Amino acid sequence: MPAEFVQRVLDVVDRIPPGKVIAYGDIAEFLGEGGPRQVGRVMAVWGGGVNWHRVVRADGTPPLPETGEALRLLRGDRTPMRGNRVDMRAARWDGN
DNA sequence: CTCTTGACGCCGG
DNA sequence: TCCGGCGCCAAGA
Repeated sequence: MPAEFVQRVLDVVDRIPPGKVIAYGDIAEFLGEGGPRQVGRVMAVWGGGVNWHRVVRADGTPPLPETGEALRLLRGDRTPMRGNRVDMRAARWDGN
């Protein structure tokens, strides 16, 4: 896992504004390299220091859905939700 | 080298 | 909506 790729992923996550989210695959597309699973791996291993709860699945399901921790943090951000999933149409961050 | 495992994603049924 | 199936690809065993 190139440390450089890890940095680029974490940089993007750092820029996600409160109330917005981005999907794993979107990050890969935005960077123009890697794929959703690689981004997922980065978050799993090195995501501890950033706003990991703002990185969700393409269908709006938050990470570690079992714990409910992400749900709590997302609500704190006033992220548009549809039940326990993020309303992607309203909350998807384009990168700017 | 092969096989299994995921903080994934898309397409039917 | 909820599943199952399949593609994907880096790590670890």
